[in-house]
Amino acid sequence: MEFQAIGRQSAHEAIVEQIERAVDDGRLRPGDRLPSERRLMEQFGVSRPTVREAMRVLQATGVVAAHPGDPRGPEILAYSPAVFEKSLTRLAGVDTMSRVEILQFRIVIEANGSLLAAHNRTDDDLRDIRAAHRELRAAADRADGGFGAAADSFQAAIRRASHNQLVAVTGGVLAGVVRTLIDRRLADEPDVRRRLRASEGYATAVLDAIADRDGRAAAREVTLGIRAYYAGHLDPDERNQLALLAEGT
Amino acid sequence: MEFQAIGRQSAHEAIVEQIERAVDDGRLRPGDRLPSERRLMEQFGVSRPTVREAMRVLQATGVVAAHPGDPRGPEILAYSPAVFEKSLTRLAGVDTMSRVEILQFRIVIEANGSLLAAHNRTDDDLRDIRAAHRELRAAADRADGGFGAAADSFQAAIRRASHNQLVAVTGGVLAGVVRTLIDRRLADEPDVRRRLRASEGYATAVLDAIADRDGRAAAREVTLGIRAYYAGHLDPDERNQLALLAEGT
DNA sequence: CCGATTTACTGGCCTAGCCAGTAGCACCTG
DNA sequence: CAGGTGCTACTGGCTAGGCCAGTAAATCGG
Repeated sequence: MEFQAIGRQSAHEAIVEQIERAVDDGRLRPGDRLPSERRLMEQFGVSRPTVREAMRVLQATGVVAAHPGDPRGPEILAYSPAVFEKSLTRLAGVDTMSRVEILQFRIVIEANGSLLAAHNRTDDDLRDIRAAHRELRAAADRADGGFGAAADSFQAAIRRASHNQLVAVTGGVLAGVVRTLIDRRLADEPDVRRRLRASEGYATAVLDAIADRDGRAAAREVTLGIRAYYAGHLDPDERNQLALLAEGT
Repeated sequence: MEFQAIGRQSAHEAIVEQIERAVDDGRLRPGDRLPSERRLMEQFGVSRPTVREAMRVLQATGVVAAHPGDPRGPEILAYSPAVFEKSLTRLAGVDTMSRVEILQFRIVIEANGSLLAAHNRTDDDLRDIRAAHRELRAAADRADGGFGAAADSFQAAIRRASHNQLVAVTGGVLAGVVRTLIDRRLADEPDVRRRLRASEGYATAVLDAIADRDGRAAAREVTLGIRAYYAGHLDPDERNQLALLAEGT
């Protein structure tokens, strides 16, 4: 005979669960408004601090937003990757997590995103990618601080063109993670200029591959580009770990 | 002249931020205890409901746990993927998200996880994978409901062997997402038995590839296995989208 | 020395309020 | 009649003070 632990549930958790369930079921849709706190306390039969605690966790998880003063009450939010981003950032920041693991993951996502983009891109997508690429070249010529931002929006345009939202969002979040957890800690190198030029070269190759709908080439160039970018900061073992992923391309 | 919106911060948010920062900086480590609510309200100069609201969001984000009655106070938690899991599940549940996008993402993660596993596995890892594979075969022979669970732990063993925590955790979460968002909605087919046998075949091929340290083959068999498993439920366009990822393997 | 009892404290919850701020209405004015 | 303006009734944010069931650890009795 097996018993299972009963999940004692506090009052605010019960409220959170009911509202989350209503959102998941579609009974509450983005833009809809919840009753005010005072009305909710009547409906749930609890005190105001308790419904406020429930609202706090719903706010923290990005489900609702409070609008002080607005008689229409709290708003049901559309999905936003903010919470996903934060939790992935936290996961990547676990102290047993190595740089290589993060970079490997990034390569996997971006390479396959580019592969999909090469096949799924529309002409509009290609136009956007081209525009971002022009920006990138201009930034590389100026050699000011704008290159990072230009590279970001170039990569973002490609991710969008993959027409896979999971890949696109995860890639975007990862770009942010890499920026805060890795790039920021890299010592500035003297030959920034050369690295910029190299990055621009890979970007151009990726663009061409996507234009030609050559997924394999796109994935390869992305992989090589990322590896080259960080190669100077990695020891041989780490470089080798990144090289593994190139297998079969 | 440009002004930017000031980020008004409520009292409880300020508390959350201070504690989160302390955790991120390592000044607060897992297992450490926070002062009790009453003491915190003195330290922060706010009322108890306010510190309680802060605790609620820290609990919701998996940073701390409350221990009613314990004089040592709330506990700082070690990282757990629970929040990540929930947010990824929510992302995958967005109503513009198609089955194909989820399956594509899953293939990307699992295939590359297997590729890494083929190279990074230790002998212990291989032993674990072999044990899980034996379970899988036994379950396939019995043809009872246990096959799904056995397949899960086989895949989990492989993910662990990748020695990439990001890949392992994300893959695990995705397996759960696929289970709840896709598998559950598939009509039970009459030829379950045949599908089981086919899955077992791919699993065996993956195992052999990992044993041989043949990353490319491991990735290929995983990809084929997942595609075969869902092929019967997909239309040609969808099948084609999954086939894209096989390019270059 | 060990087990039972006490004690001091924990977090969970409640009632009863004050406050700054907003949305939308009724109201004026041009 | 159109458009700006002030008012009002509400919103959420926060405070104060208190009760309760429960727990960890110290204290006490054997």
